[in-house]
Amino acid sequence: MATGRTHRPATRSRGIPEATVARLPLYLRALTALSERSVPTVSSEELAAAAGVNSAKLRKDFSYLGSYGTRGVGYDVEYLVYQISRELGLTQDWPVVIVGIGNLGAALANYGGFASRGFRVAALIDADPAMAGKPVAGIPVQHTDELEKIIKDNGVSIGVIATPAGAAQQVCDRLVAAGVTSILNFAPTVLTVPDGVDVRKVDLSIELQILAFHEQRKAGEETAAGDGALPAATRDTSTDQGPDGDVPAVMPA
Amino acid sequence: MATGRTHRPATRSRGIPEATVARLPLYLRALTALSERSVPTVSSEELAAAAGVNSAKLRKDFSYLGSYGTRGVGYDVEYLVYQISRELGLTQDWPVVIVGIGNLGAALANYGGFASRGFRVAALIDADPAMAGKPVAGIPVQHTDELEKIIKDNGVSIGVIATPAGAAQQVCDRLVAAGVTSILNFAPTVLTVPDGVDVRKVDLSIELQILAFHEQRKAGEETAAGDGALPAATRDTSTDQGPDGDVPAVMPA
DNA sequence: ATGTGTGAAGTACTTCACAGCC
DNA sequence: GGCTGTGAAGTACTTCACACAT
Repeated sequence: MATGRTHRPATRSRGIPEATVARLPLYLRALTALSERSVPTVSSEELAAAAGVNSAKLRKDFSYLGSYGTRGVGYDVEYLVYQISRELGLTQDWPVVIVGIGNLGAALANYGGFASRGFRVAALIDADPAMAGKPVAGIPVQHTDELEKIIKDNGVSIGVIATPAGAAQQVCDRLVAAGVTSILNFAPTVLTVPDGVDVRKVDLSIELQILAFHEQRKAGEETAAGDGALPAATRDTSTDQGPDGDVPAVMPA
Repeated sequence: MATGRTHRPATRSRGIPEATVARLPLYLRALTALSERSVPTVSSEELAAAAGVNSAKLRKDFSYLGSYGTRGVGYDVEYLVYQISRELGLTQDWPVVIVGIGNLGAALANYGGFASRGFRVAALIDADPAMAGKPVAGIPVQHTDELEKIIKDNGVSIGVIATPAGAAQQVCDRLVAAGVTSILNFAPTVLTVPDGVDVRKVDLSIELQILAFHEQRKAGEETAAGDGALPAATRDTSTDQGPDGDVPAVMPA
């Protein structure tokens, strides 16, 4: 399809595979690092190594965005940074609210990786009246009563839930009712949301449990191994450091 | 228990798909909730709803573990909890260390979901001498100098890295050298580890970037939509709340 | 010469749909 | 009659391997 194509089909970049989308932030991070070191161009091989994936995958991923490389040369770092940022929607400003300012909420509020990628913490919200007014990461915490007003006044469409599990669904409902259409959920609960609202979740203990599973397997295999050390061949798990290659997470109803 | 099959093929449960493994913790959480409410049995349909996946997928997942259900009836909650726990290796105690006790490290130390699933925080480690001795979540923080000793004395095989990006690789190298073979990485860096060491990562800003991508799409589609509201049909993203269905994350070398 | 872009082949996961057991 | 367990079909993603642009 790619050949001549002077101006592409108007509906730019339809249907980028979800697995590719999940890796774009990874490439972006690697490219940003190169950019800071003033590296002008990279090959797919080099960039893939920096991002922890294999180069064929990376080239395929980029091919969904367009033909942004130069054969025999590689990719222009600055240009790619821009194209990926645009594709991810990071060239615009995304106000987000964080609900639940415990240790985790505070960690998120302090996390530098947001601001540098177009995310602006518009407000911190907590149900504890004692928290109200207290600044965290330089932002005063507001009470849950203000939630709807905050969302509307700031045009917030992305909400982060860092409350205890018991409060999460209720907070979620209020966020959605107020106009939020994307939710990042750190509470260990399955959230139910209407069509059209995206939910992604991060569960700290799930990740540990997956590690435990593999750890257990390793212990069991010690017996079978026999010879010195060629462990990678035994298990046929894929090679690269999983880019969190995740499924979309659109909750139906 | 299961039907006839008195002793299964010796190499019990070889080759459970990685996607299935990633969902087991999700089922376990839903089952634990049912168990607490003293529900004796569940159908695949009910359990699937509680876990946020579809029931065919759930039944297929369980079929990799064995035949633990009863046709016409469903699954025995307690029995399934036990079987999944065992499969995940949660019937044994896993001592873990958390390195980097900032907000995030503290949040992890305080997180109740660990203890209740067989993980025991054996130690908290930080490079800041001022932190040493200070208790976090009731556990005194120890200095990085002690790292190797702590790992060996406690037989730790799982390490959690919650340091700034700059320190992560070095911490990782020391953990691995001391005997850790599974690492959960919260630092926004690609870690390089020897064969046989598993790395899983959680990157807070990556999740937000993926949400931003979809959010941007929604905004763009408003124009094209025309009629009232059937947004789910337009995009063919999968239906369920992504169980973090992740790729393994074995880093080659 | 070198490294991208991509059809084609391979692999992994999901969903369907229904036989079989309770 | 209801619900599990699973082959078979379908879909999504990965990897190979090489034509082709620079």
